[in-house]
Amino acid sequence: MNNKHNEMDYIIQFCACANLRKAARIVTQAYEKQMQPTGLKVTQYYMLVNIARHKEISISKLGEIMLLDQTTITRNVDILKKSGYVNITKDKNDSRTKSISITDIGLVKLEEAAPIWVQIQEKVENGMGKENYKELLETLKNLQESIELNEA
Amino acid sequence: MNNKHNEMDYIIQFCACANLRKAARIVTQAYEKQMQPTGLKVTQYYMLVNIARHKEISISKLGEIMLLDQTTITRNVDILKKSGYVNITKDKNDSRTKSISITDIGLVKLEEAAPIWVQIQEKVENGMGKENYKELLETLKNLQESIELNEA
DNA sequence: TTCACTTATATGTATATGCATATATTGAAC
DNA sequence: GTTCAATATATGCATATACATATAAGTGAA
Repeated sequence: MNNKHNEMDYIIQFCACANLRKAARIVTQAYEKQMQPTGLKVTQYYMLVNIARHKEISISKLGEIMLLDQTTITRNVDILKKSGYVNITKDKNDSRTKSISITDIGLVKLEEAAPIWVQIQEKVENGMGKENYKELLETLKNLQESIELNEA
Repeated sequence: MNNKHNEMDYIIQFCACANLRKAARIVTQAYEKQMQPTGLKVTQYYMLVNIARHKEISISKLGEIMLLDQTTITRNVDILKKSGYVNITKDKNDSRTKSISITDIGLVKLEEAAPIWVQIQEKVENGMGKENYKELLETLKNLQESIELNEA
């Protein structure tokens, strides 16, 4: 009986998936709290930055660089469009393709949100130590690569 | 102009929230793929383990230990109930409280899923190195604590 | 005992996310 | 040029998640 408990405790404590998801939840909520005055969710902010970075980008390209499913991009971009932060137009050469670009309103929003992002990012990095944070990013990258390798 | 690009590249590369969410997505998909034959999502499996570990537990307690909102627990437990993996009964002493417990079917499912969880967990740990994995868990815990501290 | 306060759960609403699949369009082979 | 495979996007469906709020039930003070 106690054996079962030990097994379960082990899973509860060590599950890589659960631990990462939990960390993501907690950090997301911290960002969300700060970003709230802007009306942007942190995921939306991040997607908007990615869009702005590319001036014009298609749904599928955006999915590739953000590592998100195309259908997720389609829907999340729609939300940004509803708020007026992005334009969606048909590509001139290929009418299947949508061209996503940031609007002026979107740019203003980005400017508004940037210092807030810096604030919370600083808090997180300082909270755990900048050196540790660098290592964390490195570790996450390795993790990702090792999984991709495994899938291939 | 290039300045803007640098700013954006910095955010894209270093955002703690985005990086953690991305890692969580990738790892989740790796687990999901393996767990698929069981019909359990990894989140459901993890919640089921938590329920099994406690024999009888309320919605809110489960939320506390899993660091999930009570409303999320309510809904996710409902899904487990639909599959017949858990019982939901009224507490005898306090009729507000629900008592969640695992069913026999749920236990069988757990047994079925456990070795698969071990497999994928091993793959992930070995992929990045067991030592690195321990450090990652430690880091995530520190991150969580530093955020909680900050909120308080 | 009753009323106010607290606690436990549920519901409405919204976003994030992915898989399976449908639809539209392009491009290449014939 | 017509047909077929590949590509780009959208939609249906399901889960995960949280916040605001509603509802129900216990609890303590007046």
